[in-house]
Amino acid sequence: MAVTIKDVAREANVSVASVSRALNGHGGVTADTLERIREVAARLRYVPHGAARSLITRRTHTVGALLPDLYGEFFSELIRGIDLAARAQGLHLLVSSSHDDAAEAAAALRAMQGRVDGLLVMSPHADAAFLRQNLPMGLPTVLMNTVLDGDDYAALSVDNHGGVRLLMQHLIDGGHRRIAFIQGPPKNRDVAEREAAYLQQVAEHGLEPIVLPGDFNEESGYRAGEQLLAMSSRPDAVFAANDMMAIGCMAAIRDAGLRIPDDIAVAGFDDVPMARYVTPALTTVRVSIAELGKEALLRLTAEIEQAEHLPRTHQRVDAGLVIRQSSGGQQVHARPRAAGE
Amino acid sequence: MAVTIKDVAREANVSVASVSRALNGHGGVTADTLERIREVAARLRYVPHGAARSLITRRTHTVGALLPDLYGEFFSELIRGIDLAARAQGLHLLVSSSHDDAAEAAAALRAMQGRVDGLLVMSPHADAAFLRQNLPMGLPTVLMNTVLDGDDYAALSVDNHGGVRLLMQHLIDGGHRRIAFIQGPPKNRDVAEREAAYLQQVAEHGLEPIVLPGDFNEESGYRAGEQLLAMSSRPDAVFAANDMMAIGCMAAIRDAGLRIPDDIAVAGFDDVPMARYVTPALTTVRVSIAELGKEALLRLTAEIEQAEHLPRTHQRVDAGLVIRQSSGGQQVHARPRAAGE
DNA sequence: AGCCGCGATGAAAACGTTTACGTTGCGCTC
DNA sequence: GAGCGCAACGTAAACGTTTTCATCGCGGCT
Repeated sequence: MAVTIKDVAREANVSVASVSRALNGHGGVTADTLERIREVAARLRYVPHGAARSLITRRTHTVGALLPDLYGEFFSELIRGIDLAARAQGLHLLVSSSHDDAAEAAAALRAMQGRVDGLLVMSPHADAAFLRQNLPMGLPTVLMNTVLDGDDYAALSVDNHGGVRLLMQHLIDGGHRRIAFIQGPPKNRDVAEREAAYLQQVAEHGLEPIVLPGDFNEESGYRAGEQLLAMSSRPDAVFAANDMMAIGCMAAIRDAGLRIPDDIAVAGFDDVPMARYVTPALTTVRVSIAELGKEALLRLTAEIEQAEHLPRTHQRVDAGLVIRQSSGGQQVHARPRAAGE
Repeated sequence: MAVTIKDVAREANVSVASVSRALNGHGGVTADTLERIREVAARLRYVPHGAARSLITRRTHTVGALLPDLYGEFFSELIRGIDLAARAQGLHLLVSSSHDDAAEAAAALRAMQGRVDGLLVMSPHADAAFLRQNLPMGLPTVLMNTVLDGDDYAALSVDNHGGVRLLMQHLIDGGHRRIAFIQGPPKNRDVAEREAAYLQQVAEHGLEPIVLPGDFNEESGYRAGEQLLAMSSRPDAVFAANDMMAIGCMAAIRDAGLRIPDDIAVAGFDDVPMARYVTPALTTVRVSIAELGKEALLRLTAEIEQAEHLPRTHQRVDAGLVIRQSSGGQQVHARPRAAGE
């Protein structure tokens, strides 16, 4: 059995209250007894019981993160950004992921009750109704890249529209006219935004939209590439909804004996680390996932600190263009991303 | 204020005990009252308070993971493996990372007390003395890739020795004789094991050891490559202690106008996803990090289940050879790793 | 009819903390 | 030297559960 505050109190000949005061630095103990209590606590290796403490203080110093998955660089970066910011605030991180269906996500949500001070949510199941139903009321929550109708919760998401605009402008400036788009999984909000932005750009410049199906995996990019090569009037550029599909598409183009970017330019979205290592290096839209996580956590802690509810802002994190050779950008030697980036 | 079990009891005209019994399915309630309690609980959106519950049940259904960092594919995969296995066992995951010094790691360790049922530890600061000092006694703990003297804790680590042996054998079979080794960060246990295995293999085959410094980053691999090319009698193969350095080294060789693998063969260690996308694709040692995490968690839950301590086994997870073009392996089209892998 | 057993229920203790409040003892001041 | 204030410390309540134990009511047995 673990050693409790009572054991320390008995051993130091004081009450539990004094032990608590001493160890938490609340004052009200003489320097002499403080020293004695400290000594006993260290000797007994006393460590306060987190659950008991947070039961009375109503603070867990922990935030929960509800994610759809953990696979791939996106989530890796997201968690890292969240964790870094959380650590800076002295918070712990309780992750919950891979809930396949809404019921499982609901269970995960409910299990968070009493274990976290706030919640970061990114989930395909998380519409406003779902959250209202399953979220313990009064728990500060921030949504990441998640659709919301109504402004019940604060939300952050990446500026897909701005990113696509930059990229399309770059391709058009490069003289490309027949620009194809490879879609992602249908219910994905980011995909929908990117496609809408693509269509808008195409329309604004009087171009013809060419849309191919995809599912975010490399293979679907390869298949899309094959379809695209078989078209009667071949596109001279491809924009894939994410980098992995762009890489798959590049493989298809290369396998067909065509050159990138001379015959067809290729671009992606995300700037996964791999993008700069493929040949030719991939032009893409850079969205700092880690920063998204960090900003979300900062927003959450702000909400936790304030007793009063803050206005439910919907904040966007910027996306930037990263030009590499796959779209005819100048040759640059691949450089590792700095650790803090 | 959140709704508690008392609110449900009052609303349903029963005692809190009955609510607890009903909601936990302990029986001892008539079907009638059970239904009534369920209805009230749902209507009030009652969710039991985790801290309060685990205070009395002494179970948190959470495991903690103490990691040195979260950056890069290694930790991403590790966390994913742990999370997947944890979820299968109905456990949550509390991660704590990036503790720069021992004091911070100690604080993190102590903060886990009362919030987790067991601990997964991978930390450079975690020697046996450190753990004995800071770990709340009686908390089941499993070490991952962490040096231990004495057998106080169960441990898992990757079979660096076996992996290196396979790789060296492959290079030697390919006719390579002057095989250089690029080191990693000095205090890293994996690095030490890989280097020791390299030296042993070199000695066994009567070859000359060639060791260059490195720090696991791509840049250090590039520098090592430059050094290696400047040597009077050039090596005909390089084995880097991890993939990123191997990739950096390949860049240096390519920049010098030499061909891989014809002039110099290159191999790495880890099989990061990127390894199959670089050109030429990188021969490497595959260690399933996710599996390491999974096995560690399984071992931990076993320890949690058993009241009695299990024997402190030191378990190895296998490493396998992945032959690609950088060592003269046959050309294979890069295929995405299956999601479950 | 009285008793026994049993299933349903409630009262209360327990988990390990923090903290409001009460008590003690001491050194001042008048 | 009595009263007062204040610092140090202890007592006990509180947090929200689970669980043990006692109580109650009721049907079946002798």
